[in-house]
Amino acid sequence: MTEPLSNTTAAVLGMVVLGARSGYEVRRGVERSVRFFWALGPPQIYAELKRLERDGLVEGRDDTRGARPRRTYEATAAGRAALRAWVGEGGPAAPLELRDPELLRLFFAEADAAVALAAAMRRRSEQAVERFVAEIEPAAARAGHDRPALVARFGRELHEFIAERMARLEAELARPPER
Amino acid sequence: MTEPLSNTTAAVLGMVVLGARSGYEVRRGVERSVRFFWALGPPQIYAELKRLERDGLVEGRDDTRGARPRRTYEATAAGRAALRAWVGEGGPAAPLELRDPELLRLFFAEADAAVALAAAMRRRSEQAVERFVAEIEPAAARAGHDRPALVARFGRELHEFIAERMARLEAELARPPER
DNA sequence: CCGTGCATGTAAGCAGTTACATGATTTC
DNA sequence: GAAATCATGTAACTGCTTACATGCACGG
Repeated sequence: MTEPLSNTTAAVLGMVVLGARSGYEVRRGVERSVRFFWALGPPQIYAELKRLERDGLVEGRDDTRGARPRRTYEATAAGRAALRAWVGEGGPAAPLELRDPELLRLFFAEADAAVALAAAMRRRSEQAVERFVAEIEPAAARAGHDRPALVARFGRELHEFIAERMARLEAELARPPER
Repeated sequence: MTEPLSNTTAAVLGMVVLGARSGYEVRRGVERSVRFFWALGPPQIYAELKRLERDGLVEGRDDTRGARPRRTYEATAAGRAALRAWVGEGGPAAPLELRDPELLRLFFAEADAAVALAAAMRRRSEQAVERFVAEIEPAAARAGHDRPALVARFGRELHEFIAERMARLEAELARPPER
């Protein structure tokens, strides 16, 4: 109700709903999952937690240890409802945004530089696949429901596709220019 | 030389090297090509053009018509060299960044909301494919060399892949949960 | 001439990133 | 008990986006 959540706000709220308790846990959780299609820096996370608490979507409790301040959170019923509402918002699909310096380089590359760029992009995606298999998919499998696992699988498959595509491009570019 | 170019600077310089003459032409060019993996707003474009001129990488000429100010640009030899140097920079591949609100929704979706999200993502990529075929690939084909065309083809194929993957996901999610 | 769309550019504000600061906890 | 690593958070800067302002060209 009230205002619909922003995507960034929803991401933080979502992590709390899925079980993250401190800002730090949200941060770790983001790093092993959501980060691949919605990046968030620490300051954003802490700022959103404050706002969420102010709006009653999460409940905070002081949990200072010694001299180190620490605050833990738990989602409220209102918070869970707001997250569901955000997921269900209708409207046209927001655009997917891609941002890739290497693709930009390739766009402007002269013929002789292109193969190396394709190879670099292939290697990059191969490493991403490894990271999905080793870290992200296992973490997703431990989540409460199975949408995180589906999204993680999609991420891996996307990078597999890119790696394969770039390998093909390397081959095309390496072949002596036909005609 | 001096400092290596930032990606955004290089994008604008690159468009000028490829033939864009006014800020407006850069803007249009970006919209039909680079925008799909490196978005740029108007203020950035105009700001970069000023900086590029100050640094001697493009040469500007006043071309005011009546009361409307207008400035046209042309790449200098130093500019073309700087672009080549930027393309050839070694170092580890910069990461690909993806940012997608719908994928974020899917991640946090409860079971009943998931199919609709997958369908929305499929349609979105289908439309992107149409746009690539109708606008972006033809424009890329008219560029000076053929790397733009390769990148455009990759963009189309990427969205074809996503559309197909989401169609499959819809089918999986619609099937009554097995076991 | 008058409206509609194209061309050209700017102001202001928020979101996001980089980098750091510091205390607890484990390891050797 | 010193060093390394984990945990927790913040300050300061910058880039980008949203939204607008305005003039010219051309069809009717």
